Amino acid sequence: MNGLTLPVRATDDGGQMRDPLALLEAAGTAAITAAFGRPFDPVVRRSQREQFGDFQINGAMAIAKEVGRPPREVAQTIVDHLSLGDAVEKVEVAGPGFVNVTLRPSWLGAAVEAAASDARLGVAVVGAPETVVVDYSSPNVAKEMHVGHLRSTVIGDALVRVLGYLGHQVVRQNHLGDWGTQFGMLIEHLVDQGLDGGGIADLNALYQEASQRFKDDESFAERARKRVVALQGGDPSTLARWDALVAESQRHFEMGYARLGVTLEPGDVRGESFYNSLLDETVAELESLGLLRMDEGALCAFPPGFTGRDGTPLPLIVRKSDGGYGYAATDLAAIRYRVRELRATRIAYVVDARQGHHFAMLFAVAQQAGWLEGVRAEHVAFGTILGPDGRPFRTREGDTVKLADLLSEAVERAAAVVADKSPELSDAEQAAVARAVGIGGVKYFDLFNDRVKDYVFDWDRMLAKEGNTAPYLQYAHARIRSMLRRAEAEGCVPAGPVVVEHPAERALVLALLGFNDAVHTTAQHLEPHRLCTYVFEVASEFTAFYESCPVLRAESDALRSSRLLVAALTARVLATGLDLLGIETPERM
RNA sequence: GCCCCCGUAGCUCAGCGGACAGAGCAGGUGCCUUCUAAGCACUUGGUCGCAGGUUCGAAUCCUGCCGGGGGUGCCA
Repeated sequence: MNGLTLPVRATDDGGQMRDPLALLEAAGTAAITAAFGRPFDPVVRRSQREQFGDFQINGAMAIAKEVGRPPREVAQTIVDHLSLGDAVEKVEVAGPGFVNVTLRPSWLGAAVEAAASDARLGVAVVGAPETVVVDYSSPNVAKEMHVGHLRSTVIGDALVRVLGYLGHQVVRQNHLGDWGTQFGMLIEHLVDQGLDGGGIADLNALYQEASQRFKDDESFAERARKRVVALQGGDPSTLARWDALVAESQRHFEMGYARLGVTLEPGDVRGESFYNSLLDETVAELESLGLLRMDEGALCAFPPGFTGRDGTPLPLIVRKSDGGYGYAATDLAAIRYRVRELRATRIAYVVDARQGHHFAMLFAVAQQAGWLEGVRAEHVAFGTILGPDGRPFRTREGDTVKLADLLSEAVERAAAVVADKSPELSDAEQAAVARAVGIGGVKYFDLFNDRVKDYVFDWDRMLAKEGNTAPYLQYAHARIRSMLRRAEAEGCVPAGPVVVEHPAERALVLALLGFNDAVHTTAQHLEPHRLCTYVFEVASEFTAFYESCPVLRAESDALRSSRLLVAALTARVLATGLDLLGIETPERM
């Protein structure tokens, strides 16, 4: 165990720490440093069993080995040096050298009050904000968005929200596929049809027709190739159609983003074409660094450690043998631009896991070029959405599923549930709830598992009222809101001091105080499922609390005020947590 | 061939160096004159793919194997 690598957990500087984990880590580290003259990771964890208290400090066993003393003695030494004031009720050494910590109810209550009076709900802003470029969504021009774009868009947007909430400067980058040889056939086809590229109802049809003709009609294919040259050469009428095509596609994307509730805006678009003017200088720089050489007619980089089928070095092809630049050149120009112009200190590529190899090579070359000094470039990989047959998700006819159709079906299915469960709501409100539940269901289902894994698309599960789903979470939130409205009508006001007595009350409070940690670890790992797990825990603990702890009918006014405050904080944590995931929380449902 | 990812309860998955492995779904048993039952409580269910190794301690780290998926020079 390396004692020098300490967990970096941001804490607010607003006085008393409200996150028990952060508090214990700070106190644990201080105690260890004081006792042993150097810091070790105190290894603070939530206790899995009630008998072991609320938290445990597990570092003693590892430290014992380092300092050559018995583990229980080390544990006791840590306990002796712990300075936690009135935060703890009981600290004891147990087993081979565990330190079990039970927090004092009064401290927990005060911490909840502090979180409730904080606009950030106890979530600290990072001490050292980074400039984080997040590359996500990135659909292709002249194609409608389909399921293949769902994951990047949804995961990327959740990450962007989380990072922004923590005070990082986030730069969204929608790396549109707006350039490449396919535009030759598309534009040539437009010309043949007498179209200028605007107002196209069915982009997919356009693409399919063009692509069909390209395959079947050699003279068309020849003209398409010439059209590519014209486009690259900046021919005005060709460029005008290309522009129109891009603008038309963007209109479609904007509609999709609006329906999905995604924060991407037109200004975030920096498509492949944006880098055209930077390709020459990017490649020239790599050449001057001696990183490129000709191989089989192509200009390549050979980052160390990558070998192909036959064991020979594997190239990253920067310039193709036909003289044109490939996607690697664009990606290299983009990484350079993001570091130099956007001043990124962290770059996250929310892209399909299947491109892992490409990104590994890309980062390796960028590293060799010296572009990643002090910059973390990460491939935020995600798995494939599968159909019931275990193959990539498609329609019964074998076509890709259009995102617009998928979202429509989600809302329709949700609407049926709403009509069944909440007939008392107005039509307009039912429709709004159906949208929130349907879209939220799709998004949450995409977020709640470890992103690198594939998952099987399943309508029934993502819209299920029970279990770890968006509807369950939204419902939990809505019932709290309902209760709070009633409290207000009855003139009851949430107020401290917060009583932490009942086991369910205590469990809920501990969950609420974990918000800071949940958001920070999500940002560190760029894994939204961690936040999902957290939000579900809060909702579960709340419903348990709700069953066993009367709020409005609490046995005393003081208890009622206290529980109202806990409930109000719960609603805000749920709403904020879900909002960070990009999911709406209706007031009633 | 080589590289990457995955293999945990019937199903879908958390956990990824710490005390007897957790949750949801499905199954079983209860709970609506009481704050929204789109809910809750209790319960059945596991050689953590297999075999070695490191460690006081391994589902978690290392090695090898088995099974599944993906990638592997001019598409992105």
